[in-house]
Amino acid sequence: MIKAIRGTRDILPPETGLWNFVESAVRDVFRAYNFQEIRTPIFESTELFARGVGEETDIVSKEMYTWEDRGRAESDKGQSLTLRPEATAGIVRAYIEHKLWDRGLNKLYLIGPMFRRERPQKGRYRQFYQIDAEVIGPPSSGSDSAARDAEVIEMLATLLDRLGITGWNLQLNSVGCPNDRDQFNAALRKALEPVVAKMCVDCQRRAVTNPLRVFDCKVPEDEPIIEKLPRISQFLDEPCRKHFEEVQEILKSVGVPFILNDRLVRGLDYYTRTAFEFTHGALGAQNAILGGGRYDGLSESLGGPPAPGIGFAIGEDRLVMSLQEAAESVMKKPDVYVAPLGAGMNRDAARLARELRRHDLIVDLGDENFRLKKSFEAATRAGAKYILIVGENEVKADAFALKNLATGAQVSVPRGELAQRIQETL
RNA sequence: GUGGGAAUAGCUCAACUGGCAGAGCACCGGACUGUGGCUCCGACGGUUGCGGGUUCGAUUCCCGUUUCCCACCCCA
Repeated sequence: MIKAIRGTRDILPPETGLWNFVESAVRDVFRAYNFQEIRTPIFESTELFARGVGEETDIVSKEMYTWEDRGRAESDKGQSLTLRPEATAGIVRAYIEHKLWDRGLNKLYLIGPMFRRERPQKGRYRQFYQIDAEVIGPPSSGSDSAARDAEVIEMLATLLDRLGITGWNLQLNSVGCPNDRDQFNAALRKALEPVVAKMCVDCQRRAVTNPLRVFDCKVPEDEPIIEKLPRISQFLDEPCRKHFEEVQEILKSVGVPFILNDRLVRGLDYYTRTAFEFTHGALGAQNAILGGGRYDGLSESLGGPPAPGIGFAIGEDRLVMSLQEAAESVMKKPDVYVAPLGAGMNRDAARLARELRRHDLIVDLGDENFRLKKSFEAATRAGAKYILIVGENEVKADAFALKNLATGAQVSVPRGELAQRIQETL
């Protein structure tokens, strides 16, 4: 048997109902903040991600699906392509390619699959889905304003509330500008030097490869040491500190609760200043439901003009996982099940179903070979509110037996009144 | 990429120390010819993830492999 490959999966009904529920809530909420949809290719030049996400990140160095695409002719050179591992780089590429700065401030969102070759586990797949949004534009459009950071974060709080996700946590930090981070890194290395030998093996490795990651350590014995390490907050320059304070002021003003966490570091190289993460307890080790931050230098590093931006990515798989509601409750059920009864009745049933569907009713249709009992069972299983019997007697009278499956009430309704009759009691 | 656990019918799970592979639910049919849910009866359903090995005999023990789960790493 041919099976879905490692780390990929089929999402089947009724679970797809939950996905649709999430996505339509997302579109509703984002619309209220004047975000518009963008769709970018699923594969891009490898170079885009190498430069955008950062050569040194895990994503680029070991998790990308990359292949050499062949040239069109013998003499033509192929090029290295990569399935997108995240959305921001592609969106910024499109921003540069289509000179979107002409439009001033761009508020864009994208929903779609991303690809990373990681070891799968719960809430982590090799093809996974992200809901991504970006605010990006020339500095003159106010794209670097703390107001945008706060707006984006507040929008996310609204979305989670709207979806009925309770118990989320917002963690907030500023990772400063690149200059701040260089100084901080240097200070961190210096501070680690005398104490690193006493720390866990993971931390000893991190101290060399990526000192920031020491803050992620979960070993209790290392905690006293980590407590005394310098923090990024001590290295923010004046503009960065001001910016971060304003983000916090606005969030307080609109009533979005947050927890300052100066250990929060994000895994992609391009992040600057505001960094945030929403977590949810029900997700196990993969508790990050969404993460985001500011990337003021990304456009330039991709060869574009200055275009400060802030964005986030929601892990849609994880978001769906943390929903309380069962898929059942958000699924749309048929309004009516049309049950043809007896030879030749398929034709009349099809005509009736067509009429009812044109009235925006959800209509399921049986088969004339079914015995009535079977039609009733099928209608009940589909969750239909009504069953409409199309038999010889009904066709002759041009009035049809309409039965409410919940109450058992049954009436004979003339053809012309059917749609209205079904609609008015929904 | 590293470490641990698991894999048996569509689903949830049994099967004693190595001895005929089972149950519930679901599905299909009947009781019941144009009126569902309940009940009863029946049928269907399996290369025990895959490949080797040990054995008279392997779902069971051993080795390999694949996938999932948990943790690490990292991230959404």
